[in-house]
Amino acid sequence: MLDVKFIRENPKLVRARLKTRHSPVDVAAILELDERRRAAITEGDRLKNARNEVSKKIGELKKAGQDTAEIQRQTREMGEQIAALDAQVRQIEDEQRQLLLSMPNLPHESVPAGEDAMDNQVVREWGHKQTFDFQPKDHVALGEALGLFDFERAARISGAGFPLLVGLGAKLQRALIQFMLDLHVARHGYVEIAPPYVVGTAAMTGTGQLPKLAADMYHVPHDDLWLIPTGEVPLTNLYREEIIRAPLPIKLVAYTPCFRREAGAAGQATRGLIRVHQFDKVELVKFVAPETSYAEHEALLADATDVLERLGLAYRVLLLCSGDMSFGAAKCYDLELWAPGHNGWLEVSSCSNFEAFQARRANIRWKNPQGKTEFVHTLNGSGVALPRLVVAILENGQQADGSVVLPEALRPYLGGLERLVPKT
RNA sequence: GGAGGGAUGGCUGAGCGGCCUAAGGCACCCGACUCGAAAUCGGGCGGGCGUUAAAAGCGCCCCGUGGGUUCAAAUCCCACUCCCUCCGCCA
Repeated sequence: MLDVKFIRENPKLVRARLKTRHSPVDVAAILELDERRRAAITEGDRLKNARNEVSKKIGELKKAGQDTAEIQRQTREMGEQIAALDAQVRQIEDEQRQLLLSMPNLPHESVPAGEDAMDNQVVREWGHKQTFDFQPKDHVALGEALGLFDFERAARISGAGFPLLVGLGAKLQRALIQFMLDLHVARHGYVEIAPPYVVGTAAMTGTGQLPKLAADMYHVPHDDLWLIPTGEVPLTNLYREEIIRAPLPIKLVAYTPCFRREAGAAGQATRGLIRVHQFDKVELVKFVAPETSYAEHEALLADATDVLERLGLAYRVLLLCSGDMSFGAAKCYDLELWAPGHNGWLEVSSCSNFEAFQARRANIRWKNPQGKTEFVHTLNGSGVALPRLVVAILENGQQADGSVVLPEALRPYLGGLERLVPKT
């Protein structure tokens, strides 16, 4: 959510920056409402002040034993006017808040203007793409031969698009989770959190999933709760409605499952693990001082890429253009792994700086060194998402005989196992 | 699921229609004392909105949330939410 005051003072800038995003925003309507809001508040405050004065006098007169019936009648009328104005203010504020909640964040000046994914910039590539002297298989073929998944039975249980890992497939995923958590805690200084996976409407609104993305999420109507689409939601909401007293930055990491309806994704490449309704993820979230947020953003990116480098997987970093960024982001990098079986790149992480966008919605503040209360900046990034990481490990490590050589860094988490071998 | 108790400022805790512009204590900040510190003493110490170019100042609002009664509500009434204790069920 943007600051109305900022919009009021910089309407041209806001219009220009938002033009490069895909949300049509009626800046004029917001400003007009703001005008009316402030007029009603000023008038209401004036009346309230008058009433307070009179009420005080009534108390004094009564104590002196005088008759106050007439003056009370007049004050009563004043009270009705005040109530009407208050109702008007509330209604205007509701309307204004709705508009503001559906307004995306302003892109940072370092973000290229652009329409869609075609306009994203490749910032850098790391590692070399694996080559083979045989025709590489995709993860579905590899996983089936190795007995790692069972999509058919998963569909019988939950319908299409839910993963089911078996044996070493399940263990491989668990090893990766542990490897990533250990890395972020021990080397990168994050505090590990095990949060709720189901959250209330206020939490979803705080991080910006609601109201816009309601149709993309699983909802439990009986309790009015939502299944989290990302660990970002419970982690960022950890400090909702708080003035943080602990020193910044605060760095949190959590493993969580994520649930997404993928309502609009039909027809896309949906085979196997690449796009599923439920997946696991290790998520990084930071609460930082505003002046440091772009430096912290780069550090966050480095924490995420460290995972990939330690696993020896080729990746590239994309700087998203204004039109391809998620709703709340001011700046965002995507990390993509090379997947030779698909002969393409797979997104495994988004590292975003939200500036004060989420903090303002969720009311997360701190006291800066000058003693002033202000909104923090929030950042988050996947560190990283699991299914596609598994895909990349399988496809990159595959051998001519159908076995898969595992990354060295992972072996301690698999009891020293060096490769996965097809069942005979 | 059943029964009871509670929600006041960063924490603790008084207040139960107008003197609440919310006492006292703790924590924190500044100053004095001190070679320095502790102790002690003095002062400061919530948030939001409006007004303003901005600040100061001034005004309005906030005692879990939302309504109501009243000239006037932390205080009275209603509803809701959350927390705690006990019982039941249960990983």
